[in-house]
Amino acid sequence: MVTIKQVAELAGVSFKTVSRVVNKEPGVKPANIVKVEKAIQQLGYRPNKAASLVRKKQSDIIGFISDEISTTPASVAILKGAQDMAWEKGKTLMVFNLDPNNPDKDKLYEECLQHRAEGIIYGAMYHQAVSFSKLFKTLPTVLVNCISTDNDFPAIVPDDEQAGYYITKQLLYKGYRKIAFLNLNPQIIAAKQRQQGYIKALNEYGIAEQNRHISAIETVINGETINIASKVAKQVISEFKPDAVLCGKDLAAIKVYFVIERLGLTVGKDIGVASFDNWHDIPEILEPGLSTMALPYYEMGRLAVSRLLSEIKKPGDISEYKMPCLLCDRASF
Amino acid sequence: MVTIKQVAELAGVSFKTVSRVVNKEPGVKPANIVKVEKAIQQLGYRPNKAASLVRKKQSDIIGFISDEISTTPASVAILKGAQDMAWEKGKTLMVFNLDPNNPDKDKLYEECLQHRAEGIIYGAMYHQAVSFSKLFKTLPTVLVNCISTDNDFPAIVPDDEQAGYYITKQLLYKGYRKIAFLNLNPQIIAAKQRQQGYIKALNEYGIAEQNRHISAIETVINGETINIASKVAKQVISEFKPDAVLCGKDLAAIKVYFVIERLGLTVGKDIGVASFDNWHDIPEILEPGLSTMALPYYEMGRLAVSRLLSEIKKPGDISEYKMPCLLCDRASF
DNA sequence: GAAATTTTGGACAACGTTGTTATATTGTCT
DNA sequence: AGACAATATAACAACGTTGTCCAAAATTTC
Repeated sequence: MVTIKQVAELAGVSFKTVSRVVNKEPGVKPANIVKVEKAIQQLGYRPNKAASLVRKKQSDIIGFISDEISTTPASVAILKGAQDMAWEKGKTLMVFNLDPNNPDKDKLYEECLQHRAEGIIYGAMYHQAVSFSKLFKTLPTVLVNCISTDNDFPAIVPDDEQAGYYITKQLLYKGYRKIAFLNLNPQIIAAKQRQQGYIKALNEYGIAEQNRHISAIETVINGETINIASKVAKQVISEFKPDAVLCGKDLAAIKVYFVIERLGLTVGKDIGVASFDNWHDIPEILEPGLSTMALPYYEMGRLAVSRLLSEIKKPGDISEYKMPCLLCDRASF
Repeated sequence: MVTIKQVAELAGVSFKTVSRVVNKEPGVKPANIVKVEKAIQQLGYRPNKAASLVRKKQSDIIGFISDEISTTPASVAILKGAQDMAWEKGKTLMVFNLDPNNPDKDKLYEECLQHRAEGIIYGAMYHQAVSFSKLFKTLPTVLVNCISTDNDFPAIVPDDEQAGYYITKQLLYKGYRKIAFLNLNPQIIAAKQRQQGYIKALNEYGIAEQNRHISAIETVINGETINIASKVAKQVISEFKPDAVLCGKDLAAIKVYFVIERLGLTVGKDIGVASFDNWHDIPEILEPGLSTMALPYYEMGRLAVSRLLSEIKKPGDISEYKMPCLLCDRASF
C-alpha cells in the first residue's frame, strides 16, 4: 500500500505537509494543497486508520455484540439503525454475533477490546434480562432490547406496557368490548408488560371480569418454545367468543387469521385482530392488512449509538429508556 | 490502556519477551512465561491490534458490503454464514450497509481500504446483476447472491435453475400434471432461471402445452415492485384449474393459501402448493407446512469467505459458483 | 574445568501515522 | 531597506507493536 511518504515525495513536499492536507489542518499554502491532492489521486493513497489509531489513541470503532442475529429480523433493524447513526457520527461498527451453540459474550468482548473499540452495544433478539460478567464494565456499554439482571447498564427497550395499553385502548375506542389476549410465553418481559398495559386499559373502560381473557400461545418444554397458537386460538374464539383478538406477535396473527377464516368469519368485520411487531412484510400480506404495534427497533438502534457516544463523554447514566411503540393502522380492526 | 511495556515492567522482563509470550513464540523460559502471564492477567492487558497491524501489515479484516441488509432476512443469513466462517479462520468482518437513499458503493469500499481490509465481500439481497466501478478491482473481491454485469468477479449465487427444475420434478414425481407457476417479476435473474428449470422438468415428463401456465405475481410500475399475487392466484386457480401451484416466494404462498381456502379447497389435498425461499418461520407456520426450496444463504456466506481467502492467496478465479438448493419437504404437496 | 553449543533476553529499528517544535519563507510596516 | 510579525515547511519524537540481531546465560561436550 502507498504511504504518506510516497505521496510527499511525488508532491515534492515533506510528509508532514501531506498529513496536514489529509487532515485538513490549516497552514498549507493553496499551491501545495493542490500538488498534494494531485499526488494522492495519482497514487491512490488512503490513510491507514490503524496507524492513525496508534498515534491518536482514538479508534472511532464501536463494538456491536448481538445474540443470534439471524433468528429474527428484529435485531437486523436494530443493527441497521445503529449502523446508520454510527456512520452519521463518523464511527464504524464492528459487528459480532454470539454463537448460539457456545454463547461466550466475553470472548467477543475481548475481540472488541483488542480493536480498541470506544464502547460496546449489546443487542438481544427479544426483550429480556441478561447477565453480564464484570468484564463488561471495562468500556462504556449500552444494552438494546434487553436489560441487565443487575440493572447496572444503560438500556434501551421497547415500552411494552405502553404498547399493550395503547393498542387495547384503540380496540376499546373502536367499540370492541370483549378482547381476548393471546399472549407470548408469560415468562418473558414483553409478555408481562404488555399484559399490564392490556389490564390497565380494560380497567379504565371498566370491562367486567367475564369479558377478559388471557392465554399463552407459547409453552416452554425442556427449554424449547413450542408454538400452540392455532390450537389456543381455535379454542378461545369458539368458547370465549371474543369480538377482538390481540395476538402476541404477527407470526401468530397469521394463524389466527386462518382459524377465523375456517370458522367462516371475516377478520375486521366479524372479529377484530390486532398484534405486535410489524414484522417485515407480514402485516401487509395479510388480507385485510394487520393492524399491529410496531416495535421501534430501527430507532432503538439509532438511539443506542447516540446514547453510547454521550456515555463515552460523560458516563454514569444507567437508566432504562423505554422507547414508545407506534400503531401501524391497517384494516384488521 | 495498558501497554506491553507496563506488563514487562511488572513481570520484570523486557517488553520483547512479553511480545514473545503473547504471540506464543519459542525461546522464553517457562518461569518467565508464568511471570508474564500473571502480569497480563493482573493488569488486564490486551494486545493492540492496530499497532500490530501497522507493524505486521496484516489486518485480518474482511470488508462486507451489503445492499439493504434490513429489507430481507436473506442477507442476514449470508452475513451470519460469512461471520461464522471468518471467525473460524481468525478473521474479523467489518460490515457496511449501503444507504438505500444514496447507494454509494465506492464510499464504503474506501472505508474498507482505510482499515486495510484484506478483501471484500459484496452481498445483494436478491439474485441480480450489479455493476461495479474499477475501484472494486483494488482488493480481492467475492460477490454473493449477485453477479457482476461484466462477469469479472468471482461470484456465489443460488442455482435457481436447479431449484426450479428440482421442485418441479418433485411435483411431477408425486403425480401432479398441471402445475401453474406463479413466478416473481420476470425481469430478475432468479425468475428467469427458475422458469428454465420448470420448463426443462415439464419437457422431460412430456407435459402438453395446455397443461402449463406461467404468470407473474409482481409487476413493476415506476421502478416499484407491486405484489399482485392474490389477484393472479385467484384468477389462475379458477380458470386454469391447476392441480398444483408453484409460487415464486413463501410470502406469496401465504396469499395462495388464503385464496385456496376461500375457494373451499384444502392445500395439500385438493391442490398442491410449493414455493421458494424457506423464509424463516413462515413455512412452518402455515398449515399444512409449506414445502419449499430453501435458498442456501448461510452456506453461501460461509463459502464467500473461504473463497475470498483462497482468492487472496491465489487470485484469478472469476468463475460463478452455483450453490445447489435443497427441498424442505413438508405437507403442502 | 574450559570450550562449544544451545537457549534466553534485550537493544534497537521499523511500521505509518500525528503532535511538537524549530526553522525557513513570505508579507507588512516603519 | 530593514525590522518584525505572520505564515508555511521541515525535522524529529512518539504511539504500541513485531522483526532482526547480538549478547548473556545456561547447558552440554570434551
